[in-house]
Amino acid sequence: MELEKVRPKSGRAVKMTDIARIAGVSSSTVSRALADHPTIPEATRNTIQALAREHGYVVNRAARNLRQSQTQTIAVAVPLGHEREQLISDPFFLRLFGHLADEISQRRYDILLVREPSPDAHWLGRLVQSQRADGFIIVGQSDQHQALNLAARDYRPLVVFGSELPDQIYCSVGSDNFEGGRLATDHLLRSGRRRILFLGPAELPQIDLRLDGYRQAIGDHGLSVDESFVLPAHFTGPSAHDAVRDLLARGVEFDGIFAASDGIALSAIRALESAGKRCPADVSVVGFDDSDLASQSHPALTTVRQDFPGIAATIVDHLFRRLDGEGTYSSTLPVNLVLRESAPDR
Amino acid sequence: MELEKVRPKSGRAVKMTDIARIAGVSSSTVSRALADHPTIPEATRNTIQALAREHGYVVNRAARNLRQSQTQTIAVAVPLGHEREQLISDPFFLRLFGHLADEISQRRYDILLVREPSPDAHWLGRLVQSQRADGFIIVGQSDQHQALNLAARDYRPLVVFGSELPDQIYCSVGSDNFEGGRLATDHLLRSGRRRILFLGPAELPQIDLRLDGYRQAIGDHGLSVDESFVLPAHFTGPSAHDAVRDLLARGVEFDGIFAASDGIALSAIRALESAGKRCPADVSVVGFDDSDLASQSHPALTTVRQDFPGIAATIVDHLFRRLDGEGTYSSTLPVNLVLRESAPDR
DNA sequence: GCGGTTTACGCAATCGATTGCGCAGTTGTC
DNA sequence: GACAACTGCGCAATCGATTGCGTAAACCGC
Repeated sequence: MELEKVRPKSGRAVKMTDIARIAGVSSSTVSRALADHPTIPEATRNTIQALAREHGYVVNRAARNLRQSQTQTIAVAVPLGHEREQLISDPFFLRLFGHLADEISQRRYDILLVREPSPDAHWLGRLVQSQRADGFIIVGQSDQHQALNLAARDYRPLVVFGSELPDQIYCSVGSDNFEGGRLATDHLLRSGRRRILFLGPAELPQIDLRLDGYRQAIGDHGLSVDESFVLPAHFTGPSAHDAVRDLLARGVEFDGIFAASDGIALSAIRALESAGKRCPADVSVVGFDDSDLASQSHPALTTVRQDFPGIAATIVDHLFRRLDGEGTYSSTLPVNLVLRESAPDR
Repeated sequence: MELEKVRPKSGRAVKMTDIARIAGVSSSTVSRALADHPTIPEATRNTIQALAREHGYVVNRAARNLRQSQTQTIAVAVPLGHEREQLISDPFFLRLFGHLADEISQRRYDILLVREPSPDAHWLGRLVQSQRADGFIIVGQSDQHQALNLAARDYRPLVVFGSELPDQIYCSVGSDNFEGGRLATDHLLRSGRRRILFLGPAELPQIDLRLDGYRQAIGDHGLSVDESFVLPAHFTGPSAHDAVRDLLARGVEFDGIFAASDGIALSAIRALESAGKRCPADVSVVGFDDSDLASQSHPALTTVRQDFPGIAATIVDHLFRRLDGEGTYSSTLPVNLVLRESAPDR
């Protein structure tokens, strides 16, 4: 009964001119009254607002967006460059996305999630041009470095989740991946481990930095890196498990693993256990992220914690500063090592 | 250098009339050429499309949305009725959202995430009227039943994640919560447990159905429900932990717990352990959802698995059928019990 | 070579709200 | 009482693409 007003019998949606007619004013006045424009006296404003509420009138956002060239919407864009699978339901992405969404919606903006299945050099330019959002957050720096640089040349409200890379001109926010890798490896070394594997997709910029930190720590301890201990592994799928299994089958000796994610770490531990090795008795393992799994798994995972809420808050803060016309520099946020059972202190 | 074309020196975005002028045709022709309209001969079409590509032209979506009254966008809306916290970063919601987003983006639609911080009876009507999306998925049936019914009276492309309730006129999709509760409780009873707690927020419709299943199973075994064993607990926070702790402190005896979520189950297990009880030796525990945590926790959680990909696929399928003008009935998807350590078979 | 059909494309209205400018009418000042 | 300033509000242009209708040119058959 109440809703009848929202969609009158005609089936036609109530629009601004309808309210104007009923109120006996022009649509300009209605527009200004609803926007709390000060040139409309309070009495008129209240009357019109009451009328609009009563008739269930809501501003047509498509029309407003067109006229104002802005949308009160922030887009989170995901290029699916090398990952052919469905990236959106990936837990890591979702965790970051959740915090981003919280931050954005607190600022009363809506969130548009856009997935680009076939990114080329111009996908971001196209997206930006389409006027679907006022600002953009890109998750998936990976192989998009050039496309990002291209788009950032003349488009400002754009922030990228990722590492700061040498020749980048866009604004990025991410964890201190180098220090994370260094911390993790240093911890393993200090606890007496000497033959430490690196497991992860080093072709991704953020992961490559973790690998750099791994190398640094090993060097700092006066050791040298055995390149055959640097193993490629994907975040999902069996590659990490298989890599460890194969190594054990070949009789290679090692006593520590630094994995580029908690998921990879858990896969590795499972591979160790099926080969009869114990973690941490025989092999200590350190993960990365401090995902929900890390504290619940068995053994609980020693891991490098990324500050997701902080990262999301920083990304969104930078983005809104850029919307206000400010410039912002890339940020690198600190990480810290969370000690649990899989790589105890000693 | 390439991107110069995307935003010409003037700073003004390329628009359709620009392409039209360059191509020596009218904007109508450009519009139709880009839309692969058959009345435009292939040669002209190709020329115009090439020109558009070369100049980095992209259709302004705000203008198109206004003219066509459609947006190629599905909104996922979250009313934050009783939960004052930030619901979006909640893992349960994100998991469902991820699968929804995968399904929607596969259909080449964008996803708009809208959070309504202060839902009243008309929030959905307002949202629908605002023309920001072509269809709506509502997550958070909880205390919104009346608002949903109100909106569904005359708005069709709307699907709700939740249970089928007695007087509902909207289309909902959800798990068979009743059967889940029955299965979980029946399993505990069959394995010899007799004094079984229910832990969960029974004020939510979906949870209340799980409680009904719990009662049914107990009745089926010829026992009667001890109402003091039905305990309120929230999904987050310490309420589940505290409830179990208090019960143990009062010396109440029990040997089984059916928790309305995996998170609640894990809280309960932690409370048991800090009181010196063992799970499953002293108390068997069954959770709900089969979240990522369930298989990794220690002890691994016996739980009722909800088919998230299936739920998401069904929701989106129903929604698109409704967009095509079809009617759809509410769906209830099967659940199944996953046996792990926290409540073994015997 | 002529009527009729088809082809190719342009004109102008339209979607619905926003906003610069300007006009009445009122108030204020000396 | 004359002129200026201000108040309250409407006119009409505008945002940029889409689309129904119309028309000129090309084409066809006989």
